[in-house]
Amino acid sequence: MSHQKIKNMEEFAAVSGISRPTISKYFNNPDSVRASTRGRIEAALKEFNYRPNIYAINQNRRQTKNIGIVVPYLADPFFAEIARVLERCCIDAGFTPSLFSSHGEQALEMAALDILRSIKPAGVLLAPLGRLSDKKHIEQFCNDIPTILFDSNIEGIGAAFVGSDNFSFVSQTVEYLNRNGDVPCFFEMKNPANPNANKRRHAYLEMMKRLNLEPHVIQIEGNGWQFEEIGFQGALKVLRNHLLPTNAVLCSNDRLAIGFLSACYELGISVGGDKASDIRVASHDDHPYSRFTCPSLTTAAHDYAALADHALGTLFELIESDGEIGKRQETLFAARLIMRDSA
Amino acid sequence: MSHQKIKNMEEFAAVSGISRPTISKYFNNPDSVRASTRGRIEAALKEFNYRPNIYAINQNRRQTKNIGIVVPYLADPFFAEIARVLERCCIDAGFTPSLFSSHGEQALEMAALDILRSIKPAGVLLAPLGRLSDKKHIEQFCNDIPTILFDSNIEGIGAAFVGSDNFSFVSQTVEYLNRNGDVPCFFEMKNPANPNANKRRHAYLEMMKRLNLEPHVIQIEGNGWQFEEIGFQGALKVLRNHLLPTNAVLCSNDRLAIGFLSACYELGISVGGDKASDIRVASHDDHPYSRFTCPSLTTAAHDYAALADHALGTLFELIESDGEIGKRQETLFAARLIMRDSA
DNA sequence: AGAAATAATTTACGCGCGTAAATTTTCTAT
DNA sequence: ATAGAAAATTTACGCGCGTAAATTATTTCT
Repeated sequence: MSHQKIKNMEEFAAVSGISRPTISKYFNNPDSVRASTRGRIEAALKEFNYRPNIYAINQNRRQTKNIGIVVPYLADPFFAEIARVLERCCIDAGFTPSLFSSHGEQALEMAALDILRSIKPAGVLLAPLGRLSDKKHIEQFCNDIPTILFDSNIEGIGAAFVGSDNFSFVSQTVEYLNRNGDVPCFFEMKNPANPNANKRRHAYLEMMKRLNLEPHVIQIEGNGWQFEEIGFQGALKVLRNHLLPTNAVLCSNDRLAIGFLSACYELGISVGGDKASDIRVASHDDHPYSRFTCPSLTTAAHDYAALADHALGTLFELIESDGEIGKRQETLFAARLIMRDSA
Repeated sequence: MSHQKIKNMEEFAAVSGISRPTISKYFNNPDSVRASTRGRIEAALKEFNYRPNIYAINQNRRQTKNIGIVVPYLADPFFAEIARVLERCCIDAGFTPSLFSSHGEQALEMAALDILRSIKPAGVLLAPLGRLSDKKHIEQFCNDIPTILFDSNIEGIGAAFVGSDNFSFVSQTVEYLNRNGDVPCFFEMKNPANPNANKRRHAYLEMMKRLNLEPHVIQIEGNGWQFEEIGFQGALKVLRNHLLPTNAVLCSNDRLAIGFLSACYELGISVGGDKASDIRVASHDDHPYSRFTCPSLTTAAHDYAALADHALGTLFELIESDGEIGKRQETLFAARLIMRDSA
């Protein structure tokens, strides 16, 4: 085990019998030194357990090996899950991820970007708040640091965007609901924080047009990121006042749907795809809990892995090409319909 | 706005007309310089938008201003919420939090600690995985870096522990269930990851003894952190085979309860505190979604704010006293019973 | 006003490492 | 064995800042 305490690379070079520049080279890229020296270094490393000072490294390197990840609301399991996948990919690629949550607040999103700036990351994956974002601030950030937006797009900002094909999500759920029963109406927040919500509404309207059906959009009040509560209160109001034009409801996202189902239960309204039930409910995102709602929720699932893969792949390209990636690309991933009991 | 690009503190000293050591002093503590000079510095700061290089700072300072936060599973909204509160407190105290999730894996917990080591944080708040933790590894870490454990205790490791008074949680729910109906049986995982689970079982047994009632512990199979799924499958098996000795169920935690309720729904078993319902279900943690289960879940709530406050308060003491805090203290916070519809 | 206390400046060194250039050693291929 | 290529070593400088000591300027107080 560890004999003495190694203070710096100089000392480690001494005890390992290798020159400091070679040690430095090794830590930059183990494959850049001869196999025999690599072996000697790693043997000494085992014995003395030395790790280079990360602050000294990053002060002198042109580029750090840090990657920033910013999500709008980490207490939302959807973002927790995507963050998990992204972190893993970063580590596997030899980078060090730093995770930040904006917690739904503009000030915190800006604070996260400021901290990231000071960390001088090689690149950043940013899922903006959306409507609440300070777009100027984000744009400035993107000008200085290679950044890829994900989940929530801001036109023209960032080197690329990777997100969901909202039309794919909505078209499948609308088609499914329509095929198996009543014409679906669309349940959403009046002032959604996230631009995907607007895209989903448009997709709904477009699909209804294509199917030659009359669209019904129900917009409920509420602000912030407590979507379940907002969906719950909104649903209570809609259901109590019999404002539902049809017996099929398509929620903009699963968290609203969780609230909606809770309200149905409270009011004794039965939900399900079978004939005996009062209404059918479907939604989008395949939220981790959508399997366990009562009844389980029919929804459209994201391809987390594909999204993470592509976002990080693009970011690595961007980093390696030193910011010259050409035209800003927008990549959208299709949904997978998950049929469960609620519709 | 910014005239030229300031490269370092030297240049900033030049343009602001103040010597570099004084500037350095200012950034270390703005109150340590005369009000007039502070004014001049801040004026120049506004004009030139200079920020000191964080890597150079941390290389030379004895202590960084970083605080590490490690949670076992960030996709669990309970930990996401506590992390949110902790992050906020750190920022308010002038520290920079770094958030890590072990994602339920020992290897990742160790990796997080290794990265934290390289960041040389002033202190760390660690919620260990529990059973899956490498206790030796954690102990070594705690020896080198001021660390306070929270949520999940490991005897004797870390400078202090801050967590929940599991007896307070369980005694209230047991008492409530017993008062309003059938004797409660205890529903839990056979091999829980978290030591709180064991404490809760013991608290249940102790309470039943005090009330002079016969205890019933139902232990279900399952590993990992997919508690809802584990609870769901376990409940299906228990309910289908009529293994429930009484009509009142106390789940070890809300995530298991979410699965349990989902299974009840699927099997057409009605849950609720009213006479008409088949069984009553209660649980612990006041999970963010426990309001929206069907029916809403009666549970025992944590005091997030108190826990975060006390944990960080203790950590700051520890940091300021340079690790000399005296005897290892364990602080437990009581629960607040939340009565809803499930029992 | 002058003495004492406080604050800012000047000067200088060190932190731990990246990195470049010149040189020497080791390996590979003929 | 020997030339040529590849890798390692030696030497040296710089990164941006913390910090200490000695000096000078400014403020505060009697």
